[in-house]
Amino acid sequence: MEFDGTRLRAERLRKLRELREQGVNPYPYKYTRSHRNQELQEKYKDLANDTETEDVVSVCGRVMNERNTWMFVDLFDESGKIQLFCHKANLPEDALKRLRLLDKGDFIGATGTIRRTKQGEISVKVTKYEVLAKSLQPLPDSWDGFKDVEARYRQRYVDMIMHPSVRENFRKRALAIRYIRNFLDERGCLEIETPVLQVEAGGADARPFVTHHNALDMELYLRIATELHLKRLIIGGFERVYEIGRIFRNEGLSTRHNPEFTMMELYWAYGDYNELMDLTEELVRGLAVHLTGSTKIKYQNTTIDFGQKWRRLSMVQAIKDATGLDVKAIKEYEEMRDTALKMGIELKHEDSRGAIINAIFESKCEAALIQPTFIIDYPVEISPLTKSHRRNRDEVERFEIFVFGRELANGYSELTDPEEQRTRLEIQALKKAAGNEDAMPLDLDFIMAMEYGMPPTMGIGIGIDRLVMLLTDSASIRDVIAFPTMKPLHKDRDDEEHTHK
RNA sequence: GCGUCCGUAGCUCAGCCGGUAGAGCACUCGGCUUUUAACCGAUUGGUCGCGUGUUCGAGUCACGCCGGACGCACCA
Repeated sequence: MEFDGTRLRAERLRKLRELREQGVNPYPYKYTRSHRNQELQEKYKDLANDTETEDVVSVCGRVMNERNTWMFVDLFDESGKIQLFCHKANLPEDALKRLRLLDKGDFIGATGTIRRTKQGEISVKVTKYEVLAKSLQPLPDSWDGFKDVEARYRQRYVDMIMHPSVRENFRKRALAIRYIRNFLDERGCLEIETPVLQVEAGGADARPFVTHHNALDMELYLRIATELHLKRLIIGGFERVYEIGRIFRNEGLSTRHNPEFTMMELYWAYGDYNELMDLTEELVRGLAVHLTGSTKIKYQNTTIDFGQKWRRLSMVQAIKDATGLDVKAIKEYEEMRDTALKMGIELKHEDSRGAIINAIFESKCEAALIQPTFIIDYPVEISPLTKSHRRNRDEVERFEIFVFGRELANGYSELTDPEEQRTRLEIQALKKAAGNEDAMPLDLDFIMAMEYGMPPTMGIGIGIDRLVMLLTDSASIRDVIAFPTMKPLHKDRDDEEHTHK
């Protein structure tokens, strides 16, 4: 990050100095405006061209453009643009000269009367103005824009200044999260926060981040899911609990993965996965309408319709539809393995029968699931926290939602039998001991909690970032995370500086 | 982690087979004044991501490193 030595910055520092020499505080404390810019655009939208009013207003915001040597100024606040008209007839001599000490990027406040120019631009005919913040850094050229993707992520604030649509994504993200909270709260759910720092990270198949607690002198893990604690709350007597919180998984980065992301997990007593599918469908459909005004959305030039009843399809049936293969007819593990290998699917040595079926599904079916689809009834081996299917012991009552070929949510009838839970987690622990870093640890306290008795419960996790991606037509998860994880620049130098301290 | 591509002025980009680093915009100065990227004129601005090598000579070629985009893998 370059902070000095540039001409453009030196020029702005000179202007800053001159402002101070003239007795102007370039960083004042407060400004009281009468209107937001967009309010004025709406209030005067019917004002005829080349018409003046007596209405006095005060506006403020960031200067983004200037024409005719500061006679016309484009001022942006969060709501939008208003043009300032700074004519010499209306401004005192010193204020007129001082315009030359302004730069694009400065914040100013201005007072004047409303007029509409011949060209139809609603403007404030400025009689006085004040500097609210002098900007020292030059903004990217507004015509060419700010296209360097890396720079846009590293300096997201500049990206937001230059592209109101970037801010719009984060506004929609905030609206989405608020909508989900309202939806759940209206149905008697309670949001309760669970620990981020954990002695063992469970509840999902993922590698955790490790950190260190100094006073206890012990390693702690950042959570990879909220599941096991939210279930303890169900056991504790809450009937409907959820948490919208940050999850951390120590995995690769991609357009669909950020090491920290936001997940909504909900646990609801006395319901099963059938009821949960209905509830989830209602939530997502309502959210789509709330954010976009329609159940039909455009994502990457594909129309996705959340409106009609979503298809529900078992994993076994999905595989049969896509490949003709009936995995249920294959009983022997070796035969299953050979079949998958012949289909060109890469398998790890320790893959179980269920994991192979899932691998076939992922490689042959997922990508084609464009419209919202519930894939239901997963193999038991890959679902250690899910209740066995009421009609089939090889499967569990689990669904995942797929949209645009991507997994959006994962829900199930929760396993509530403590002895079976212990057995399932012991198998996971064996896998972990055998070197599978993604396998779950044996959380004895969780099993103890379940032994006190856990009611039938339905539970779901929804990836908020991916949901917002869909609803904002964002190709990359970085477009819906304000400050995505980036490698630092000059890593070697930074390391050296730290070791010298 | 692997593969492909990318990194040149504040921004957006040229730069051919290796031969004195360029343009537009921005900035500064002057002129003009009811614009819609205002216009006219002049000036200014560079660690060519970093390093090593080849060469009389490297933005350009080779190798290594740093950072990024996309794809694959892992996963949500």
